Amino acid sequence: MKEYLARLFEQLKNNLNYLEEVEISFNVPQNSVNGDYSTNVAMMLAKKLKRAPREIASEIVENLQIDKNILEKVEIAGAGFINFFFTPSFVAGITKTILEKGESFGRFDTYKGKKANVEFVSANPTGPLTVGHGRNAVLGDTIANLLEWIGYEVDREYYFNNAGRQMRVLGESVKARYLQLLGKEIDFKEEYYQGEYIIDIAKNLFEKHGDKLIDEPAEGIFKDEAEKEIFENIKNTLRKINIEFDTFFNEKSLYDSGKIDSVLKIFKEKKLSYEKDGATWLKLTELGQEQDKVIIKSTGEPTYRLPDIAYHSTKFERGYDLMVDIFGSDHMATYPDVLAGIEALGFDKNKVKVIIHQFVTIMENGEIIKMSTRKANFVTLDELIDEVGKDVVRYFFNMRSYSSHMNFDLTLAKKQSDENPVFYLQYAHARISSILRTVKDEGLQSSVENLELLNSESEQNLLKHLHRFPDEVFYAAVNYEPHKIANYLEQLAALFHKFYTECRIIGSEKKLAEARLALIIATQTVLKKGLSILGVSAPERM
RNA sequence: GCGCCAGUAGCUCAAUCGGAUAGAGCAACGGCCUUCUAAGCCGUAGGUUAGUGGUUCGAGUCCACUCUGGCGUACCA
Repeated sequence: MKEYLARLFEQLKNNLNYLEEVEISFNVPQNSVNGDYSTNVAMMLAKKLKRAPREIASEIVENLQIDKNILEKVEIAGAGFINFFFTPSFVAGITKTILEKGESFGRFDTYKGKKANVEFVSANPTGPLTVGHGRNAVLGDTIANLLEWIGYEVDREYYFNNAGRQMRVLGESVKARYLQLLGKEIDFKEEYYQGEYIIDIAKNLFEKHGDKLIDEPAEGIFKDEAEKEIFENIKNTLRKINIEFDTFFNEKSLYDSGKIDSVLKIFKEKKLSYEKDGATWLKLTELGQEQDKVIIKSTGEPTYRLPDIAYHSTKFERGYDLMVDIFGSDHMATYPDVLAGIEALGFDKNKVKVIIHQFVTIMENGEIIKMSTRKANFVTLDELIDEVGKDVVRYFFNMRSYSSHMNFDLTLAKKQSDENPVFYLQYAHARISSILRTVKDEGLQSSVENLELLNSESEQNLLKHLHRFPDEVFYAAVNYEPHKIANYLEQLAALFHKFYTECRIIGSEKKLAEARLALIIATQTVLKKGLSILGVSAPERM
């Protein structure tokens, strides 16, 4: 429909030159009395042309070469909107398009041949993933799905650091627990990781090695074993919600490959770094930032900035056209420095898109739980998945805009998981499957021969909404907004349920039944594909 | 103090980058199953979009200030 309108206006530009002046866009009005699509060009032009918007609108409408079989009427309304109403038979024809395109309906090859990298989760292996990581994980994976839908070849990447202070403390924590198991009196310091899982790791070590490890350094087998077990645990958790990474990128490799040194050298050559108080500083003030920052501490250890910059430069060198970083809002302050560093190295920082999502607040029994991995008062993602299931988790994190804070009432989620809107969507899908099963026994088959019979209000509304699916996918993808898909699907399910209540298939006149069957097959296709973008399953029965 | 994100129905959140009468779900109340799945449908009620000004044909959306909450503001990551 939109394409038709766009073509219509393209022709019109020959007659009305002033249309070249503005970008013509078509929107779906909130209220259907204002048409299927609407444009505000007349109002946009009013100021430039110094003419009344309604006058411009009527001039445009008079000059449109309208095909009466496609457009039923064109109206001028309100302050100067031009509203378009399509004919029911044209709308019904959409079914055919969807069935013909099938699985590829809604897919684009706009970015075919382009490579994208989506980096997400990237939690260091110091403990199990929390519910907070869950939002990051689901958001990242779904954005990756969306990018694939518009043609990108996507790599999912997990960046981690298994060196440094955090990991040292982790090793010490495990060793302390191990010594406690051997009956030693140990001061279990406050800075240690307090979680139960540390004890489990220590127990495993004890079972395998007895007391032989008593003189081993904390940074040796204790740290290594902890890292291994925790990483296994993290991967298992992610697998449960269908997330698989293509690459696990170890920060350490940046040192081994000499990447850190070479970046450092470039900064020195470009005179963007200097020594002060025994540390090496990066001249961020020359790169448009507020203040200079330390990249190598006086101890000789780099801060996170240097490896992060080096890491991102490898992404450019690996040939990505688009790099998406998914961070929680606690990383807010880090990325401008990194982007400035990248730019200083001569890379185009516009190819990096940073998505900062807001935090998840967990409520349990009316109380807010403050999360900290070290203090171990977190709720693990694993527990949540076991409690409410994969689909609920994926849907829940996908249904809200990433920029809004999220409240998760655990008590409610556990008790009332039936109320989750995800079931509403899945139910629509299962209902269609059920009809198809029943119809099969009756020997009825779908047909696109008499689609014009789909002219009732609920059929037409369903059809129009189905038609918007590709637009929604594209919009959601280029804006990195998975929640648009969730909203779209909820509306689609609502329109289907309404159709289901008002229009019967079995018992209807044969031609009508056949056309309606085609319609619900198209609906099911879109539901299924939409759910697959979100990573939610589409059950045949419920 | 400064920076970023937010503040919308009792609760959780939408609102197609400034569009028309601000919408869903949950919770509340009232209807609809001898016919394809009632995890559904229909209806009622619920709002000065935190506040005050401004910009214009038009503001929940943009600007300024104020209030409230979250996250930052490291030689932690």
